[in-house]
Amino acid sequence: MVTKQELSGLPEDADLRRADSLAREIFSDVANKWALLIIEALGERTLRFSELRDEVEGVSHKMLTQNLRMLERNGLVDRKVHPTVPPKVEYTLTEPGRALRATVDLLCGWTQQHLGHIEAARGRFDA
Amino acid sequence: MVTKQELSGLPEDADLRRADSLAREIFSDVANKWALLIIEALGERTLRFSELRDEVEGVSHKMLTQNLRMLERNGLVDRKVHPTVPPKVEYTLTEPGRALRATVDLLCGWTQQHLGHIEAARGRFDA
DNA sequence: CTGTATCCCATTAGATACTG
DNA sequence: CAGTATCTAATGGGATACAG
Repeated sequence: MVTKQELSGLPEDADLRRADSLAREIFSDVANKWALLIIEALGERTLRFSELRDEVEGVSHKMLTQNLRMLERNGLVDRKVHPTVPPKVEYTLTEPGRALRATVDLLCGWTQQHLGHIEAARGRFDA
Repeated sequence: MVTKQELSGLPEDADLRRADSLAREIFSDVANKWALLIIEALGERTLRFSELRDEVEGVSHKMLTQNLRMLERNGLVDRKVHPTVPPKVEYTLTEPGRALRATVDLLCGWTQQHLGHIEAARGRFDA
């Protein structure tokens, strides 16, 4: 088999680095509080903008739109605009979004499971 | 069975809310780029401060100490100081830390798996 | 209702310097 | 080597106002 490397005469490192920096970018996008809470709130449901705002406690109008745009851009949520008046916009997790949600669920589970341990550790540390 | 609620005459909601806000706090601590990258870098190994700084690409001295303190406070990493000169400090994941790492691994796996899909989605969105 | 833009304050994070 | 402190630039994020 003829590899890309043999054809180009250059090492494949450039590709690997590109993939790496992309992965880093995605990781930064996704590993943030609001993004994860939004994904968790969506779950299997379809929610409107205002419903999401109510559902994700403490999120501001601005952070919600900002993160929704980011999630949409990365293809993790689907944004469906109903051309009515007043407007109605619905958000749903895409397949990759749902896959991500599965891991977020685990993170939430982990948090619940270790609440006690962590609270105790904090008490010790703060002393 | 006699519940806490019957004894106190107050609803248990207060307890639930406390646990909830604690969970939120932990979630915010943990759902951040550097914390997750540090946990991932540690893995099963024990690393020194300087080794971690090399391992976690792009992390600054300051962010590393800050996040390590936070992780230590939450009982997710163990900090072992060797009273030598020059000093030598080693960091290791605790049991809860390793459990968390398992979920971080999944997140990393998810990222790798969906790199292509996400890159494509971005291309479409940016157009 | 949803979304964009602006103003503005709070927080974050890098760089640098200094200590044990 | 590891850690703290300080200064500063950049970013984050809330409040508000306005448009479609």
